[in-house]
Amino acid sequence: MTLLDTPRRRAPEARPTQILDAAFHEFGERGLAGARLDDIAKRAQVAKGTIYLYFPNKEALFREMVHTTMVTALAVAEAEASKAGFLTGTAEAQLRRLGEGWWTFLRTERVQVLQRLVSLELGQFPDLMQFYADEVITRGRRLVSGIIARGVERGEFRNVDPQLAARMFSSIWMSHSTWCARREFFKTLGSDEQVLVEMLDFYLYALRP
Amino acid sequence: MTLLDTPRRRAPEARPTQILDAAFHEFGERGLAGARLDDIAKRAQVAKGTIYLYFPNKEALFREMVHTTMVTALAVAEAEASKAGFLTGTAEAQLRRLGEGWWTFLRTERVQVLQRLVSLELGQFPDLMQFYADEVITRGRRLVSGIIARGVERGEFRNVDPQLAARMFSSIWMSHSTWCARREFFKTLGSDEQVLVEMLDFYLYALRP
Amino acid sequence: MTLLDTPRRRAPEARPTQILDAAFHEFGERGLAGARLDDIAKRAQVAKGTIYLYFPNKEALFREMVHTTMVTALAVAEAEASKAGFLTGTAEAQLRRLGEGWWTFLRTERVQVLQRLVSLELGQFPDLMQFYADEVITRGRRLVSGIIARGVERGEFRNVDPQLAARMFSSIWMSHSTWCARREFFKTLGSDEQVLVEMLDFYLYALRP
Amino acid sequence: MTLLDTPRRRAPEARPTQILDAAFHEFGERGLAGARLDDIAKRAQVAKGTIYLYFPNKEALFREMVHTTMVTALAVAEAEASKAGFLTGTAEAQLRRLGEGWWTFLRTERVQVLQRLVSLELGQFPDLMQFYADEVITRGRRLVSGIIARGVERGEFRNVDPQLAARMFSSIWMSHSTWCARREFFKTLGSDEQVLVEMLDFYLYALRP
DNA sequence: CATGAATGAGAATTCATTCAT
DNA sequence: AATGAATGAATTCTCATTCAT
Repeated sequence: MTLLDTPRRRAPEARPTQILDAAFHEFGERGLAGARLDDIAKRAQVAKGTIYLYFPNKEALFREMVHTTMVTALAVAEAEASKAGFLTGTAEAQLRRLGEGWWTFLRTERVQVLQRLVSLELGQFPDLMQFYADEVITRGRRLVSGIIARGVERGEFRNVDPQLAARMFSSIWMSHSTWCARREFFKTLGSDEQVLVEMLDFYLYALRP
Repeated sequence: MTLLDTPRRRAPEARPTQILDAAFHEFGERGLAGARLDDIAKRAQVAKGTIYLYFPNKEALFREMVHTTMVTALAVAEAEASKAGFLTGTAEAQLRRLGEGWWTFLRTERVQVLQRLVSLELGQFPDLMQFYADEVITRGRRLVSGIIARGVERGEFRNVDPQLAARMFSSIWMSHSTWCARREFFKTLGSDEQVLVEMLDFYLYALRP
Repeated sequence: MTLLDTPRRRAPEARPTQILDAAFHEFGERGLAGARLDDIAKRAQVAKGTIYLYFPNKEALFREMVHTTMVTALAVAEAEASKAGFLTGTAEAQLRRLGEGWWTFLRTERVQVLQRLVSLELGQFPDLMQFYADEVITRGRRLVSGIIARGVERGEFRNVDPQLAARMFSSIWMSHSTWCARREFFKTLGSDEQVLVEMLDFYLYALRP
Repeated sequence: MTLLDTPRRRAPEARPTQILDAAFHEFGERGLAGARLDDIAKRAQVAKGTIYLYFPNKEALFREMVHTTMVTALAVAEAEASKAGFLTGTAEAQLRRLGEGWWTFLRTERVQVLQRLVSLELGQFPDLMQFYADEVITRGRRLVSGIIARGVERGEFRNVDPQLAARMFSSIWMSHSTWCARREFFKTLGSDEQVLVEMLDFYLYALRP
């Protein structure tokens, strides 16, 4: 019904959304096995049995939650990207704007949790993993590589493989976002804004002709 | 039959290691909550009760396993680093050698598993998280920043903050190692060797004066 | 089939009582460590897990059971005492009536079991022990000492310390009740009624002026 | 080999005695099911396996321990009784001496523990229970009833059934001994010596012609 | 004889799932 | 549709007993 409906999901009325939201938090905190339906129900302000009205079992709820989260994240990313209006100005300016957008996006709780779940739990769900790899990671990189290709064409950047450069870009951004999310353990990091500037400067230097 | 490997008393002092090893695999695969003591026992070729002779409970076993794994990884890393003999040759040569060492190290199962556990499970164990941040991540970076500082001094590299550059280095290496470990989902990646070369070239370019 | 006694939801508020009742029997028979939750559940006609809906663990169930049993016993004792209408007639008549009431009360399964549990298991639960000492033993004696004080005042009894006499009273009654409960081992005992008469006669003789 | 050997027991060399001693404490504290062989071994300063060299299993150890304790208690009681030289002096004097002896005896840890075990655990061991009833309780009473019979004959005491009077005697002494052993819960009790005097006076008054 | 590490059956506890209301 | 008490299979944990040394 809504924009984001994919065949595998029911129409997200209020109740399911509430539950998926709670599931997102609990699974994000403790993983698939560690989260308790009881806690999810409590957080969703719903009786335990109600969950089973919408999802056949815990695993399905987990899958659905991950999928929904990915889809939502994707929509946000696309919005962010187009909002960046990346077809105007120099490639460098575009890249700076996109880097900023990514930075906001990656530090989002949604993405952070996704990151964690992907790393440990998604081994058991290859289809979700593939979806993540294709739709989130790879697609995300396309935006970057597009800009870089244009920069290379225009002679703004040195002659790098745009795919490769985009991969380098995302490696730097992703790692830093997780570190910043756990800032309490990495005391040497500057503020999120400083980190962004550092990444941009370092990265753009590597693209200079 | 002879004197080895009778059901009881196989190698008395090896027991904890045996168990920790099995724990590493099971926890690494399914996380703290998802792993079953039963499976750990089976893998360690030990009775369920035996585990409790050495660890008071599941959580303690998990903690100990993570800690031990980190310590071992650390030792390996240090050995690798010194083996690289990084005080000879140009800074670039040293960095290349170290980058190669890191690459081997990071693609190790031990480190990959650690990575996953850190990301999802270590939220509940801040002390382990801190230990990881300090001893593994931060300490590892010191090796890199040392070389870079020397390169900067010698005029081989541009005038970057070595700390910062080391952070960039590890962000690239770490992300790529996880992607390569899940190569089946990232079809566009070249071989591990190619990826290493790509990273080295890209990174060194960003340091050229 | 009709509206009663379907497997689930039998009498929602009765559950704790049902369980405590079963616990009383099992713990009373085999003690805290010896009783099995499984058997308690079976006797309560409840699934094992149901117990944990009402009590956090075995020990808590035990404590609660002991406490409840004591409180119930107390209520019964008070009722018995007031029913004896001990403010009418001679002190001797009152004492005879009360002695009879106590005799009935003490030979009750509830009290017998309590006795046993107190003696062996309550060393580990000083608060319950104290409760028993204060509320059951000491309070019980007050009833007796009141009557005796009145008997002394009226010159019916010799000049004894009522507290002390009440203590003697309860020592005789309590011991005999346990012996009668194990009559098979004490073949020389007469019937419960004879024993009562013997106690009353002996005791009252000791109070004659 | 020793005096107390009954057919069912092995000769008590040092080791078994050590173990029985430890068993006495642990079983006395936590009962048959609650005590752990591990703790018994530790207390006996013996390896866990060693226990099985002398006793086929936990239950047998328990039985043996109870039996031994009873036999020992009995021997002590007899000694105490004959030491009281109860065939000289008035019956009252003898009774006072015996009452004193019993008082000492009953407040012994050995007897206190026995008391507790009898009440809860000995339901499962009818033979031990019978042994206790016959040899400890009933036999003990014989000493008292003998003196009373003599007192009655001599006109010192009123014409009571000596058996019955002995039963009253033991009921008073036994109850008070357990209360005094848990003195912390019965704050109104005087010192052990006072309690003894109170019991003697009360009891002898009941025997006055 | 003595040891104590190892065992595994058995008991306590948890929690996903069901179902009467 | 929604509830949440009840279930029982699955899991953790305990401890009497064994046995290689």
